[in-house]
Amino acid sequence: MTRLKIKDILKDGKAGSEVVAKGWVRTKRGSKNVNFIALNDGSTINNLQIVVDVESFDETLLRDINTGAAISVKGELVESAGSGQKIELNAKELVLLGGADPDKYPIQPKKHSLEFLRENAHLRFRTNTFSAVFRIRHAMAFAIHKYFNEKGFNYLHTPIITASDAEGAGQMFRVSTLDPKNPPLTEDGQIDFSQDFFGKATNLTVSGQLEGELGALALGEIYTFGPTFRAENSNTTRHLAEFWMIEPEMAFYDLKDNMDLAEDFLKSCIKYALENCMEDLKFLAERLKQEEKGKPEDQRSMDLIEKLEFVLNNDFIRITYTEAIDILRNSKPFKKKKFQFPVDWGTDLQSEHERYLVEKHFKCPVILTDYPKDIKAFYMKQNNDGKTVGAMDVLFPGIGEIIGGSQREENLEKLETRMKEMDIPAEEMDWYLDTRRFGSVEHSGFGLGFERFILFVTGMGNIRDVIAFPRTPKNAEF
RNA sequence: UCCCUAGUAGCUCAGUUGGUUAGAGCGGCGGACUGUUAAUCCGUAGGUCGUAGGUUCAAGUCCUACCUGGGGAGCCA
Repeated sequence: MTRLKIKDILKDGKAGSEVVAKGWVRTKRGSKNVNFIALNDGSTINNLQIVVDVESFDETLLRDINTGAAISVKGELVESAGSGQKIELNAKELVLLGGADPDKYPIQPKKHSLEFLRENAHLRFRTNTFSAVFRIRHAMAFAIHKYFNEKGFNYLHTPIITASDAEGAGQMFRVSTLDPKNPPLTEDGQIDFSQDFFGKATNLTVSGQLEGELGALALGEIYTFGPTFRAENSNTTRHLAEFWMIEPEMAFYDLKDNMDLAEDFLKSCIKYALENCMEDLKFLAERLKQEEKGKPEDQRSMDLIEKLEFVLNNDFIRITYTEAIDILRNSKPFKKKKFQFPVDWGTDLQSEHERYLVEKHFKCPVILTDYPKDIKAFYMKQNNDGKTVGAMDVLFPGIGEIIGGSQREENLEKLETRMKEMDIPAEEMDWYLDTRRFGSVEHSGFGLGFERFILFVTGMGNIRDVIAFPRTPKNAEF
């Protein structure tokens, strides 16, 4: 008899039918005559209740079926006599597939702190919270591919090892096969990377954007979805050294088209989550509610599902950087000198300013556009005012910047001038500049931090809890 | 990297102005119980108090350094 997944048994299982279920024991409880096993196989947040008539089974077998053990159960589905579930499985055959020594198995049938589970990241998938998070993470990855596929975008695999440091997006991880103790040196004492594997210094990518632009200016619309690496010593709940990024790049799109796409894209994924992950979302929403019970009422966040629906059903506010500065300078916290950092045109907005705009002033996702050129990257489209560029950042409540994007400068001369001003070596970027030399067109793109988006959808508070094996400064376990 | 904060049983924590033998709940184990819902009830084992120094008659408690975790900031996605 083939195994059925617990998700399907709970959904379609008919009383009276015989089935085989396999999974991991969450809890076992009961009395002298009857035991109840809550069995979970990861297909759903819900457990299948296994009813075991104690007298029909070997005592030592039942003793070894404890929290964490893997078992196979053959039996008859019956309508449950208890009130917690509609259907349950009366065990006829029980097989212990893999025991779990209760003295050593760290996951107990009780609430664990996220910090403890992070140290046991290899086993935390077996908890309700993390199985829900990772099912949702999967669903969002799928929704992203589905969205772009339906829009006619091509999934482009940009390189993970790269020789360009062009974007200056951050510190890079070096990729080298040279002997770290005794590297070959050039005449002036520098490390001689011409003898390295690739014949030059190489790093892990910080962004696939520049390569993405090459694809877009031939295929029309492309997107990347892959790992990205930043060697910054960032220790926050929103940063990882290794994270996943989605970077669409579109020919013939101006900044407005770019914003329209970003908003529609985010909403489409959120809609997919609401339509396909409701049980997991409900569990996480309830968890969040319990978590926040201790907090004063005004500090509690909106119910997770209400929050997702709110974002889905409301237009994002779109304002320019200059307008945002005006709003901030007229705000209460500014006038009462509550902001820690100054608000002056030309400086980048600080977290406190972004939070004020999103969480206090508009209470809604905000797209900020047209930033001063000096605080943005060289490739952004230069506006006619000579001061700003066609950048756009999407700010989400609780997360901050979730998307950063721009229209790209398509004019070769303007781009070269800007690169000179910003000391970017044009000779190493010749391949990139070719897009502007041959058939250059207006085009745009953006980058979405996948884990930051998953933070938002799951309501989790720490980015280390939405990626399976987080890489952060001083931590590369597992 | 900076600021704040924490590290005591497998987990979550309490441990007063430094003072005798370091406690609880949960989990584990043993037992009881005719259907439980993270069951309940009774019993039981389990701890060089993050590490290294220092102050003191006396340190889980005070001081210093380091390590690790958490929160915030910067950098950004």
